[in-house]
Amino acid sequence: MILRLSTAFFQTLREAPADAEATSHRLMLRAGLIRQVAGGLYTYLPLGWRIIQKIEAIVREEMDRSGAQEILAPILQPAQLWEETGRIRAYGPELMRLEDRHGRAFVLGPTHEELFTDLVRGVIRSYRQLPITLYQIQDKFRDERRPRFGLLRGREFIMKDAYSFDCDEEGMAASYEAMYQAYVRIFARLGLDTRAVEAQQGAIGGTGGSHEFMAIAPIGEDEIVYCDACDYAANVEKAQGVPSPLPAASSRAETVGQVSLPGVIETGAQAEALGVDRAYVLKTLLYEADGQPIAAILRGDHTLNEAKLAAALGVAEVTPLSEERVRKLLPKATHGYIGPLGLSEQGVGLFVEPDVMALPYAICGSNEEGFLRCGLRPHQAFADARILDLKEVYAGDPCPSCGAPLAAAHGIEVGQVFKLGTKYSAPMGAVYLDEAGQQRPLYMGCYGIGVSRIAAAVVEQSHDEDGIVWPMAVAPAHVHVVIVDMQNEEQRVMGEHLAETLSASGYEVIIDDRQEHAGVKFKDADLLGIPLRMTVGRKAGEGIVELSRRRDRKTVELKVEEIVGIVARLFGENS
RNA sequence: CGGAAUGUGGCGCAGAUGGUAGCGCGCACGGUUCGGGACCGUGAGGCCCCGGGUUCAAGUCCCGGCAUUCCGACCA
Repeated sequence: MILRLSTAFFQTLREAPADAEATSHRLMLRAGLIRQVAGGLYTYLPLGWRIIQKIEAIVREEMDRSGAQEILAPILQPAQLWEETGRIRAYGPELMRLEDRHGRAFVLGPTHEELFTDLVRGVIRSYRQLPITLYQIQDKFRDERRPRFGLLRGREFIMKDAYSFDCDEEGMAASYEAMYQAYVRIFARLGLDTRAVEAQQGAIGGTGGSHEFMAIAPIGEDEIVYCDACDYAANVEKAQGVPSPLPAASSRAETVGQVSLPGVIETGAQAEALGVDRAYVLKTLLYEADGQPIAAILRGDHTLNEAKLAAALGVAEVTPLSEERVRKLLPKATHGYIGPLGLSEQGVGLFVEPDVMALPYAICGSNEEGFLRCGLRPHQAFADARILDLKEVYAGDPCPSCGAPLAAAHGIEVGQVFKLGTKYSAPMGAVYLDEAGQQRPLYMGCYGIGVSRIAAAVVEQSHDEDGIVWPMAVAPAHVHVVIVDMQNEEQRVMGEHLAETLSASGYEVIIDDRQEHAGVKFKDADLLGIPLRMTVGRKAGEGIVELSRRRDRKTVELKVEEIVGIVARLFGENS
């Protein structure tokens, strides 16, 4: 393959558009790989599309190797399928909905569990046909509340999604393991620094367990904690809290009664004013889950993790209770003085963090402006409440599996695998007959990889001040031949010859045959980040070209005849 | 969804008190250059986001939309 820049649909930008913030977004725009169409929507230009295809090829190879079979389903799906599982409501506002001319409801698939389950239930009859794993690589739609960071969070994006179907839990676990291993191979081949972490099941659901594959990068929107002493690693949305030590209390917290503390709203300030440890001042957070008011109760020194609360309740998300509803519920309370007492009588579900139950007594809001209540006995007050691990886990907290301090990092979620169990097969009636002739629901798993996001994640992990540094595996080409002076016949001929030779040997070549100054060509080459650059310049007459490696700028002069051998060697090193 | 900022040639920006739009880069043509974003000259290119309004006159002031971006959406 030879791509000529003189005729390519290709343009670099000297300056990135002012509203591009993320490094990968800026560099991909500047390098002429993508163009924005609207918020969260991008067109992949020829070189950008090559990158996507490289990623897809690796994903496809490893999927096929694992035994999965590729299909292609429609993006547009009848909403009715989503009614069957109830996800039409549960998925929330991120689901793109639309109607056809007859007023029939459709959705643009953000994921395809229903579609694939529907497909398989129409085909699979017997355990003899199982197990089976199907996948596709296709556009997905999510009506993001805030698309951002270029390809990292778009409204339309490319995803590989796979679904496994097994007879039972053990089969499902084996399919899951096979996919997990395929993912490990995929991210290794892509050259991404990735870490698998325990994850929340979220809107996809299921109960069997889930792992996310996180590309480590500061811009990552997910926070993970991991243990260097053992192999524990989890998204903070999932990270298990361990009991915190009990700080020394004061009699102030123990003595039953009201205390007036007007204008002190925050638990830290309240604790200080009362001379007690902050742990003893409870925070009562009012939320709404599926329209129902609920209260989360934590120690003052702890932070609520909303994702844990939502997961425990089995809803997609929880939102803070609106001010109007709070006023209706607790007319006399204001900001800072909300407490748990009397809430359950009003139908508010109470969810209490275990560390709260460990407190012998505590201080909480009185539900009346300006007053706190002291001497609350959690084990009595919350006798009927649900006890839930709700607190945020931070770097330095003890590892739940070995106790060593946890480390934290930001990650870009590039893949996730789920054990779904019968979450979709049961409501949708996807069943098979076992050896005994018994009808049983299929056990499913689902497995996603964010193909377009990976391109951006690679750039986030691999760039310098001059531009992108593509790993060989996903680079839009292997070698970038720069003809320094197009007026010079010798250089032109040699450049063309080189490109032909390399291409004939199976390498993908970009040749810069534009009528541009050397400086422009070098700058563009750096920006574009092809792993190997071959410069045909003033020594062309002596049969010498210059080979330089983008990654470390290491440069050597070579005789033309040596080129193919050297490239082969460097290619083997996965430059 | 809440808050904020910004919308002026392809990109980056400037356009005090309202007076009919400019700079740099890019683009086209000519010439000189030719190994790290060259130089000189000439030129093309703008519904100033959209819709109302005020005014003799609106890029500029007022109202309403739309779009893009950023921050937030744990201390109730």
